Amino acid sequence: MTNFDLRTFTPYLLTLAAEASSVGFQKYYKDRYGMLRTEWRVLFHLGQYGAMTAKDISARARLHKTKVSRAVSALEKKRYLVRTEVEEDRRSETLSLTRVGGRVFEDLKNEAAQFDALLMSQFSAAERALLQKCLSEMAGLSMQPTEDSQ
Amino acid sequence: MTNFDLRTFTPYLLTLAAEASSVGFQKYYKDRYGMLRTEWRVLFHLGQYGAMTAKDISARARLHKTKVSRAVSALEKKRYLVRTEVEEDRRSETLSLTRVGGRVFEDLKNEAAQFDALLMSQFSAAERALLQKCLSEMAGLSMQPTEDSQ
DNA sequence: ATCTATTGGTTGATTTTGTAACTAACAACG
DNA sequence: CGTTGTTAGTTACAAAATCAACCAATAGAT
Repeated sequence: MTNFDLRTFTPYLLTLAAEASSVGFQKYYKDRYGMLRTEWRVLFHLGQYGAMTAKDISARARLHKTKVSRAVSALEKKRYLVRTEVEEDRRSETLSLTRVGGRVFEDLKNEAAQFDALLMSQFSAAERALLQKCLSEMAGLSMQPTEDSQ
Repeated sequence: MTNFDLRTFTPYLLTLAAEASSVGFQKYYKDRYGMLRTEWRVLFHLGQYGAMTAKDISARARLHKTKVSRAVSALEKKRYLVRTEVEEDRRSETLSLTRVGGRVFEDLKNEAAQFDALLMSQFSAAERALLQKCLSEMAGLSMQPTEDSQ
């Protein structure tokens, strides 16, 4: 007979908030560039942190390697990124954005920034700071990224 | 040239936090009762707010009607709920939990409460309150639920 | 009434995800 | 060197989510 209210159950609330807040931005990369969520994540990681291997992306973006593999293929087909062989280890390739990919990233980045600003405008600076801190902690971003996520 | 950091992009942060926080609880209803996320949501809504139609669940739980339809079928097959005809409108049926369904709900509810307590134990009461308020607002739970969601 | 539009719900086809098995390259040990 | 164990990444197949089309009941208009 626990005192429990679904509307205060954090994982549920987080899921709803994530879904609600993602819809708007999703429209952008989907309608404008025909991208999937995983593709967007890979693109953003390459755009923000520079060229890296699929494994690196997997660890940083917390995406399973199969998701990364497929997202990379899709982005490659769209000519947003290229693969270059890694000298020391011929199993993996370094992934880097093309000029076009970079432009797409810039566009989406601007969009994201605007979108986020609007989304957070309803909250005070203190609220925003706290929100970010709590979410980062729950997302486990304060810790080392886990190897085989999601 | 926007000043933008992926790690402060709220929809992204929310998604990561939602995923990370859901994994633990998911294991519970999945391993123990072979339920899907949608089934869990439907079960919880019936358990918390009592018998209602699929349409009601769709609106309250913010699940698309096809998801609800399939979740209801699955829960019915597991004998967790039954359908009873609605007098005034023979298109829809009132859904209500069986005794077994009720027991499963109670079990999961307790688990959820414990899980949530543990999850939030890292935050102060003030933080928890603020977090809940902000998330509710972003989830749109302060507004009327939209008709055809997700 | 009858014709049309809408609504509650289900079903089927397509797309996306998840899981496991696989290939090729490397590493470590005898 | 082989032989065995890992690792990076891909691919194939099953599970699930999405989307459109569908059916039957109701509501609304004429």
